Amino acid sequence: MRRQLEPVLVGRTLRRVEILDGRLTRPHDPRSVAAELAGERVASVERRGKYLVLRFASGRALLVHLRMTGGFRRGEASHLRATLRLDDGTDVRFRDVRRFATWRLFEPDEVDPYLAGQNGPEPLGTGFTARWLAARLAGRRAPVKALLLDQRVAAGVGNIYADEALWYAGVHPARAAGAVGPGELADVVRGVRRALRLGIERQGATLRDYAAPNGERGSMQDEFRVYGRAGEPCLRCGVPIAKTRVAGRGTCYCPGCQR
DNA sequence: CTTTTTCCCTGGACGC
DNA sequence: TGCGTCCAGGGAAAAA
Repeated sequence: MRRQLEPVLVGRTLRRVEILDGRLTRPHDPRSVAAELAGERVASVERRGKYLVLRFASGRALLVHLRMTGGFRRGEASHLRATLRLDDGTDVRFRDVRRFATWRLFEPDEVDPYLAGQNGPEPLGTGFTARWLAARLAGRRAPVKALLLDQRVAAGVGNIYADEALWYAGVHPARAAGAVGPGELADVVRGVRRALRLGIERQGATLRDYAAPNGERGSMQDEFRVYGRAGEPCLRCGVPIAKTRVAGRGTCYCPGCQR
């Protein structure tokens, strides 16, 4: 989404911002956020963990969190929650079926400290290593999957990618985090990277109606090894994929080859 | 302190 | 067909 938004938004000035869903800017007043955004010129479109970061020439930044069903679209959209009207006449629409998404406007000196506090290392960057995981997981009795879902441990990893990553690594999602050995942690690092790289390559998974800003659907769902495959044979060992609940989330894994 | 549970929200799937 | 219930999941908040 960031990659498609970048050429559309960078260099453009927000002429008018319309926020239709008052929950979007919680806890702030949607009218004042819309008024503050109008006139801002987009300097860059970045991503940090699960946050989309629209940085403005003023130094301010809008942090957009899509949660489950949020997304930008060019062209018409159902479940419309906000519209950005640009100085070149185009409209960029924001839709969100379940209304979990958030928009929050930050002052110049506040945005980076906030992002740093919310997010650990980027899994596709250099800071996400077996050594880092070992430090963060040491002594923890919570399931390893729960730690992978902690954004301060691995920025951007969500439920589906955690399951996929642990399948690649051959590690059982309910294992006590502190009991996962150093060799396995290296496998987990590789698994997380592999799952996320594949997801980006395939432009995400379209489970219901997710689409990129240009309307194209993702194809990551065709690459799932465990997610949504409960009862089907494991692609590595043939044992039926199991589904359970770990860290409060639906969790798919292979009882045969994830230990 | 760590870990687990609840809640927010909508709509699709499913049972009766 | 219509209604009730469950499930999906990110993360804040509350509970344990």
